[in-house]
Amino acid sequence: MFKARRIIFLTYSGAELLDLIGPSAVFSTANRISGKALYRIVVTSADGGEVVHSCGISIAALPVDEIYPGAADTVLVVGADSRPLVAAMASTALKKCLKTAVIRAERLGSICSGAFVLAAAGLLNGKTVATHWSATMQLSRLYPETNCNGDALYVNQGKLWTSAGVTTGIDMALAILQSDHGAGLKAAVARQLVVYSHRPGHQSQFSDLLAAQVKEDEQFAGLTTWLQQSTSTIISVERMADHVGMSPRTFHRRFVNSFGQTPAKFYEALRLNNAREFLEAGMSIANVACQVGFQSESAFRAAFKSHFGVTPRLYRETWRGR
DNA sequence: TACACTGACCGCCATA
DNA sequence: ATTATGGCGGTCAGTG
Repeated sequence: MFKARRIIFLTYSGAELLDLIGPSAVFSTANRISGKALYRIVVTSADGGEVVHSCGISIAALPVDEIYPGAADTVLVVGADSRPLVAAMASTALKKCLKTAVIRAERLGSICSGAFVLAAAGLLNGKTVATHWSATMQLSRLYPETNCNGDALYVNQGKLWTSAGVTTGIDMALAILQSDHGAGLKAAVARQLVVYSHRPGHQSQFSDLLAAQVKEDEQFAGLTTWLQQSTSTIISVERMADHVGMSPRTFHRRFVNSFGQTPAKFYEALRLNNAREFLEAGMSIANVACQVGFQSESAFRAAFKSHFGVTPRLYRETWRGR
């Protein structure tokens, strides 16, 4: 029987709420997609109670001295503007928790300027960290023992994880998720979150994500290139399995494991993605349907609508010639 | 609308 | 004992 990992956020008055919410979305989405309680989110502050964040929204937090970080815990400090940050850096309760975490927890880390709190607790000496680009100079000056990487989205060094700007907390959370539960679940969560955040009707993020996935998995590298090149003819899952020399059942299982989606769905996504380009070039719907391997225009229309949320006609009118 | 057909998916189970 | 594999068959959705 597995035990849920705890993700413990250390927050404080005036902190950046997005630093907390973004990574939380990754972990809670992982729970939902996997259908298991893989992670439990815990919010804690020096004194507990309602914590008012920089945007004015308050969150209920547990007192930090009721939290005993252990082997299944990840402790993350959120960032803030300079004034609330300085107050957090002075908090002995927060520092005490972090010092316990560095010994006992599975991981500890920071989002954005939360790295300053880690540094104040003396935990970043000799470490390489990522922090917000505007704060790297300041961090180097205050803590010369700490090496700041101004380019990285996030940095992982042993059990220490640090991330740059607010939204890179999401990238870091995805990387943590991958190290815990593999690339498949990570990809599924990333896709889910991207789909929610993209502008309706345009999904360039989606194709970037596909490209990234393809690069990541050498086992299927040849296959995905082949599929990408043959989107106008229909390739059955059985033929894909044959192409990589696996039985259909094993192929299906391994594919889902690596990509977080079934082979047929992945292939359909590739074809629909190509369809976007034809539509942007102004090609007729019937022609596009044929070009990307759909038997009929109506089948294509239905698949496109269900995948992107808009009809191909509306998509073409919106994005043609851009 | 009813129907048969097909491919994809996935749980299950024997086996390596 | 544990894990990956691969075949079987039931269910489902899409198609003509």
